[in-house]
Amino acid sequence: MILASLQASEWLPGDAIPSEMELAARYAVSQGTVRKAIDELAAQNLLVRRQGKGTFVATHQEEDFQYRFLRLEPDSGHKLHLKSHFLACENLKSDVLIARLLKLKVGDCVIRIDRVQSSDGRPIVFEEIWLPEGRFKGLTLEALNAWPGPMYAFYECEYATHMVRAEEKIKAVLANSELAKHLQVSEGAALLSVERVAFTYGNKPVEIRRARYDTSDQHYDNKLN
Amino acid sequence: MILASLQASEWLPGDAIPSEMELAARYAVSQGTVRKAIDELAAQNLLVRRQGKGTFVATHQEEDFQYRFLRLEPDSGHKLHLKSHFLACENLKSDVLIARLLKLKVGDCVIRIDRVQSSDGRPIVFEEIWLPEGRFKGLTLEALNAWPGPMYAFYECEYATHMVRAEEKIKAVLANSELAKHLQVSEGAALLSVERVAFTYGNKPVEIRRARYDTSDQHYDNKLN
DNA sequence: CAGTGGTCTAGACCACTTC
DNA sequence: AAGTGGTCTAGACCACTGC
Repeated sequence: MILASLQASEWLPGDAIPSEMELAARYAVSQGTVRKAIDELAAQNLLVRRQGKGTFVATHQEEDFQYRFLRLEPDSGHKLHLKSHFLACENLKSDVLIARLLKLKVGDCVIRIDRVQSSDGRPIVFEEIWLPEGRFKGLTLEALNAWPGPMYAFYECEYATHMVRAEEKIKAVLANSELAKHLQVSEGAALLSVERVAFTYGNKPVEIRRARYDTSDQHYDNKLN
Repeated sequence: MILASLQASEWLPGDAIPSEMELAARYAVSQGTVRKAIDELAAQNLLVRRQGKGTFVATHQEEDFQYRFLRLEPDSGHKLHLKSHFLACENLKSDVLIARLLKLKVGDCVIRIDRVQSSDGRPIVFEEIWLPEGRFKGLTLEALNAWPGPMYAFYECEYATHMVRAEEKIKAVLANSELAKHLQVSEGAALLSVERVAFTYGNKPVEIRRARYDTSDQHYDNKLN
């Protein structure tokens, strides 16, 4: 029931949800039961508990959630700071592949965005992004380039779309001439290909992203449990 | 306290631990407290709950835990079935890099293993593995090639070493002549490099693994939450 | 000091497994 | 039927936050 309220935007990202006692009264269960439910949602990063303050809806606008889905880090171990530069933002008709991943019909309108991310002026990431036009109406290149923070915070603020999880398929590929140009590497250099599908509440896919990382001085970091 | 017992091998992988009531009596706490502790360890995949049966120490010998740390899967979506072929197993002195990762002293004895894993006779993975000689005394190439299952099950059965988690750093690299030969790809092909440190109880690193995957027909699959 | 989440208790009843 | 984990309750007390 809490999840349904989140999905229905009854509480927005960053908001505090009602206290455990209030929820217990509302659903006519005990505090312990509410607690367990919240624990599970917090374990999935949908809620954030803060002792003494309350329980909050997770948001990509928060410091600690800012680059939650970015696994790239410098080999040196320092923190990566990337600067975005958007190259293109255009509307087009969805092909079979994108339609299937976004659960649209072939020919439905989608928005396609290109961007490069750089660290210290050196390009590290080239991305192609597909969004369903229905949910992201009126998105422009200017708006994207004017936005200072992470993209998922932009989606939240401008399009009330909060990403809850993502799936990535990773491969090694060779740079073609276009990628070589964007990432300032030689043709035939090895690049990391990361194809991501990102989901909002209710397992709804709302973003496809194909990224190419230059991993000469950084790596994709993964923890296995 | 339960974690300490696991670390001390009081209960071995695959064993049932005492029931919640027994543990409650042993530690002089209530069943609910034991339950919460077990829940946390189960969330970390250290224990496995089975309703009606009991709670068990996780083991890589179990079906579902067999390839817990292998994220590679065919693009087709089917299940990958890999066959191991060990090429080498030799003792040598640890260099600076390996010593640091395994928390040994430079010059301490380590075991270095090479293997190739194939799917349908086609080589997919080439791995170099380093183990601390102290914990894996007497390991031979013959023993490795005679073992039918996954390596982490081998470590458990033969060396009482259970892996609980791992960290991987992933890059894209180009095949040199040696890799090209082992993986039957051309020199200069793009390969996925996966460098793993695997840990037993108590955050103790006990295996370094540098793998190269041919990702032409398979990919590294990752879920982000 | 009031309100929040964090931990713990003792006990009820349910669902699944085994004999 | 006995024993296991699974869910839930009602209430106690603690730790942290903000006024």
